[in-house]
Amino acid sequence: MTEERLMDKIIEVCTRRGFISPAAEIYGGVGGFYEYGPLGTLMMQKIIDLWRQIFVLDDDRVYEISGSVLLPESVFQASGHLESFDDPLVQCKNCKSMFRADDIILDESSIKAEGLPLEELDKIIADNNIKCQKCQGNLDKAKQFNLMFKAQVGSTGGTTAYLRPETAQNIFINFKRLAGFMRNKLPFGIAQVGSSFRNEISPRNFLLRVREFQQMEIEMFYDPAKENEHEHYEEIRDLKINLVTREMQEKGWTKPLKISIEEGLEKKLIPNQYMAFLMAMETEMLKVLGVPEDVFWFRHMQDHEAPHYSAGNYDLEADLSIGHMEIIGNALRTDYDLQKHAKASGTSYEIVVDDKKIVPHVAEPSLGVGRILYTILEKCYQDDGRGWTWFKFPSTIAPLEIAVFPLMKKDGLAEFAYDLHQDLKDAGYLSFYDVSGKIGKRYARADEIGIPYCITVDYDSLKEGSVTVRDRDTIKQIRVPVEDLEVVIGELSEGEAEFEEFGGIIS
RNA sequence: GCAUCUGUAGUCUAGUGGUAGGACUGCAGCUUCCCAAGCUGCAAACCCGGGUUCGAAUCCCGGCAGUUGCACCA
Repeated sequence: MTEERLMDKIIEVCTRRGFISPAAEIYGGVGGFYEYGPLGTLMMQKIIDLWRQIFVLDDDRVYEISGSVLLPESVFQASGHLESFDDPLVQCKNCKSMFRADDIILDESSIKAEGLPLEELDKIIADNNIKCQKCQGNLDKAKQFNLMFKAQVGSTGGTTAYLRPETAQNIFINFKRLAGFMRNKLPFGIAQVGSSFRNEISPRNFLLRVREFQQMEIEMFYDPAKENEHEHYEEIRDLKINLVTREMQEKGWTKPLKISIEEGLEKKLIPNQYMAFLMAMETEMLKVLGVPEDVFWFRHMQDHEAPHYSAGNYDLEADLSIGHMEIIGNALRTDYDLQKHAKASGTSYEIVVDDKKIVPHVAEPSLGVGRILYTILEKCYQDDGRGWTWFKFPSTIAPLEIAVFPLMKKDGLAEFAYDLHQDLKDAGYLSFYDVSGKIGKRYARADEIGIPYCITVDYDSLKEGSVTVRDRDTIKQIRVPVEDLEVVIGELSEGEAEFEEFGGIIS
């Protein structure tokens, strides 16, 4: 008997309990598209809120925008996406295997064919008698496979547009206005959350490889001459991060290097303070979200792995049940995009710094909300013989924070509990009220979706005005006066107090 | 995309060429009980489209979706 995969168990709970389900399910579904249900949406909002707090609201020099999802072809012509997201593929007529045309040409004839038009690729293949690498069969004509979704704008289809493959381009094409808003003073950052689309050849692994996904991106613009004058450097210099250097990758690594930001910069393992800042903040963010520090690291990507616009990528990878997975991409985009758009559009993207005109450089953290959410789900999933599975979500990410139950329906317990539930909602908690079934079943239901605290109203509540609070992680209970409840739950949720501090454990 | 295996209520599953049973979940009621699975009742399914056949959920073909392997992958 084969052990059921962790991912399958998580998919099962997610679909059954209203986290995430396949899109257009009743019509058979579409590969690579998922829809977030009530609980999934609450979690997604919490991830976005935390990111916004850390990366945007806490920094006076960062503002958030919301750009258009559909953009004209000219944008992607300039950005390089049309070229580098548009791979020429050839198929073997015999065994139907697919190859990238330029790759197979390079392999078989050492001719560098990247970026050549289809006819030329066909000609090189014919001239050099290149055959299928698997079965030596004849190759069909090269075809374009575009990773971008194409659309026609206008009733007569006059303008070709594409769904954005990353949110970043909105920021680059609005740079002049945004720089004006920031009064043309560096450094500054522009953030954006939203959907991006990539027509992946084979979407797989649930939320990890999809065709529509939410990204949280920031373009941090700075003067490259001042790349080590980050405003908040002092606050992060002593923080430690996990790093996998290129040297480690060549030698074969088993454990990432744990290193302080300061040491990483001194040893030139981290390129500059702007990248260091991103690494530090992302590490903190994931820890708050319930992902243990020892299951993720930053890997300095090899040259050939980095995107076309990047002069160096330090991607955050997590150790998941299916293997190592990129969760966050951190790119040094230099002035690549601004230069491209300035040139293509004829707009000046220069900013005056110390009486010199420069085009700023960019450090970009690109966070995939779905991938982060899946990582949290996997790392919080518990199957420890309790009789049911549960999620050990911290309150910061738990879709619902409190459940309120009357021990029984009668004798006014239900009314008491319902009023308490309303009060907690008014106080800002995501509270859930449930009367149906036995109390044990309700605890199990709450555990399964990771509600941290269950409050039960019993007969003593009516007499003394106190309730029991059950801790999901330990199944222990304490008795708390109703008037203290908001404070107690608040301190517990913030991790400011231990459970036992508020009263004796009830057996 | 290629190959492979797979597709029965919300979930897990039984099943035969004559249109489906079970368990759990859910809902209502009983019970009044502090860790799901006490009792009664109800609701709920053969992925879609063709074909073969008197008749198909069962056989065949195609599609869709998923698994695994390969390829691809910001």
